Amino acid sequence: MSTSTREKIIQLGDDLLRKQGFNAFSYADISKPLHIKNAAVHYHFPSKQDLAVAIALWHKDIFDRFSQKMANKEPKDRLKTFLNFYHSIHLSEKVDIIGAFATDWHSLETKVQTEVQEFTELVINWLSELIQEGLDVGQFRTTQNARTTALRILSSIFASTQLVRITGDHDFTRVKNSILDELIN
Amino acid sequence: MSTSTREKIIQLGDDLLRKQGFNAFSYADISKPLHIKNAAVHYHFPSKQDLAVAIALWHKDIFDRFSQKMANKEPKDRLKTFLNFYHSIHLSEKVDIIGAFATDWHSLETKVQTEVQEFTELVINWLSELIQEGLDVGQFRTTQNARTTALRILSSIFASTQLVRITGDHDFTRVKNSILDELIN
DNA sequence: TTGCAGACTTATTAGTAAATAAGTAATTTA
DNA sequence: TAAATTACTTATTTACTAATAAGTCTGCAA
Repeated sequence: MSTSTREKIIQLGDDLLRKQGFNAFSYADISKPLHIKNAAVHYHFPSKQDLAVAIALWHKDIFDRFSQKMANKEPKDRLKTFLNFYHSIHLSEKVDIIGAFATDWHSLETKVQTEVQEFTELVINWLSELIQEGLDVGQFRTTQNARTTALRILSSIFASTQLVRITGDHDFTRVKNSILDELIN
Repeated sequence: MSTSTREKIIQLGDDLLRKQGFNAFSYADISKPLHIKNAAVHYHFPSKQDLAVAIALWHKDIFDRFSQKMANKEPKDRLKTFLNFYHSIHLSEKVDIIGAFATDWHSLETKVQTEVQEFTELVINWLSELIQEGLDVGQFRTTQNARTTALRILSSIFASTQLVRITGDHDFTRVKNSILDELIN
């Protein structure tokens, strides 16, 4: 299965967005490594905002498939897999896509913002349901409600992908484990 | 007490950095509102990286004075004041300075990165000591060690300033209260 | 075989970016 | 009071940016 140019642009765009930031990469940073011309990128994505929309949609798609694959797993394992996924993100020197979009929020057109909002809600709802389920079956404990706990986990974890850039690697594992320790009975 | 041009540039630069991101504002965005010319900004800060250094130093200075003023307050009140400070940040549509620098990390020269690292350590250490002190006097409870708790609080709180841009206002207060509820006896 | 759509390239444009050299006016210092 | 320093402005440069118009090539469908 060969990857289309369109797909390659999205993946490289995502990589650049999360490594450098939306305003720090140009179409030249995409066209050069793919050995195509600037205008070829514009052919697939007329404007940079169109590319951003495609990247957000790509993440929604990936997350959909992820949550479907996890559907039959028990809450504790779903959470662990989720946390490990973020661990792999920070090892690749990227930040979480939500944080990447958030800091460049005011550079984004409404159509991008809407997609990002929908993706974020998707993740928060998935996490909330997972936590509620874990509470129901007695696998988790928390004094907060499920959504608040979900928000704190998401916050902690995506802030960590940013914070480790500054403080170094070791702090991430520490935070990840503390989330699990605190929550799991 | 009148504010010098230099000081005005730093403050406006900080504002733009945290509202738009380091790569999203230009010297023109600074010179225009101050009714000076582009080159006047370059006079005070030859390069944009020099301005970034000055902004980081400015934050260190502010934090130093903040922690000195708080020194005699009890841990619980210090933490509350700290959280309220972050609350006021997100109300002004900015993100936390640490997060702002973190997402644009790879656009920053070493001299900027070093200052940001020092500032971040300052905050983490201050928070860690505050938590340890609170634990010692029995004002706080947590199963984690002080630094891990400090990291989680900082992460939660600065991620929240980013997350509320996407999900809306109400989520911030929720997270802030949950931190306090969880920690305070 | 012809024509038409898809996936590009070539070539260009208009705008903006950071940065700098050289000049000026006002204030301070020796 | 002469000289130097501070705080700018004017004017320009070099480089890069997103974006677009027009042309080319390839494969497929009628």
